[in-house]
Amino acid sequence: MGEEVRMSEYGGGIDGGDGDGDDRVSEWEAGLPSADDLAPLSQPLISLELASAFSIAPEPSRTLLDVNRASESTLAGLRGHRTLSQGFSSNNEFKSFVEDRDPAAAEEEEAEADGSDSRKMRKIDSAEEADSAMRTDNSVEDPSAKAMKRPRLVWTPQLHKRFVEVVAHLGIKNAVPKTIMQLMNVEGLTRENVASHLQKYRLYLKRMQGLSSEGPSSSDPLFASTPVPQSLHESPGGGGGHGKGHAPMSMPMPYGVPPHMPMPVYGHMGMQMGNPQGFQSNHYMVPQMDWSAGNRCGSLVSYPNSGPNDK
DNA sequence: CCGCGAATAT
DNA sequence: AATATTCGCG
Repeated sequence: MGEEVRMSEYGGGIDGGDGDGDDRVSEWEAGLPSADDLAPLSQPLISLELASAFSIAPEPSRTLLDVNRASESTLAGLRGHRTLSQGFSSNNEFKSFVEDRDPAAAEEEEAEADGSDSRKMRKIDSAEEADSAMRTDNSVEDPSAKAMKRPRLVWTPQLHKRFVEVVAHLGIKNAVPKTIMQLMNVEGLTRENVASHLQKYRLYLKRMQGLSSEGPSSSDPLFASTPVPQSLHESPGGGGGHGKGHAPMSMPMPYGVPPHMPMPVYGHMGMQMGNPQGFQSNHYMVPQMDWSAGNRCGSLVSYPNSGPNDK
């Protein structure tokens, strides 16, 4: 039955070469050709094992909001559904990778069912040297921690994707940080995070629109390939119950986006009508990994789990 | 509370 | 240098 495999404790962060708190764990960004998003989840728990090996503890925080489910449905089924009949339910998805002085690196696992040719032996082991210098913020384990400084949240492509999707669904109209955050259902996401990212995202969009033909260079590879369907949908009062909702004016969207359903095209990209430049012609696929998180805080309650992300 | 801008940290 | 996060103001 559902038993969490928790064999090895977090042997510390996989933080390699940690100089002085200045390292990155986003290795995946190196451009790991990962399988598509539609990776068959034959064994949803397999990653757990791997994860645990990496110090990713399973967080049975099964708090799927209806909204999440709803959005999933609306979004036309995100990637594989891990909704198992019962028994094993790895719901610990959406989580953001966090990094801090004492970070735990979360590594994506290659779900290559058939590694006939694609076989990459990724060995990501970084021996963390026992630094005699210990930081004062050793509060890695303390459920009763009250003020846990939120580590740096890294917007993983997937996370961003989710963000974009949510924004698209909400419509630029209701795309307010709070609603977005709530809809994203990402644990540990704060309004500030979203707000900041939203700003950037908007800027990016703006920039793109202004110079849809001029692309000196790829600005944000991450944001790239993220068209924003102008589907102005009304979201239920999910956010704050704005019972308003209507008259979505067609905002100037020179995108020329045909009635495209906000279909989150996962794991694929390439068609982008906003950039004739062709810089993104190449499929620089985003490393795709499960939405797991490298929570290093004892892997246990990091945030109030009463709600997935209710702040 | 939300959005923006600047400052700051990594 | 780039990006994220935080702070302050409207």
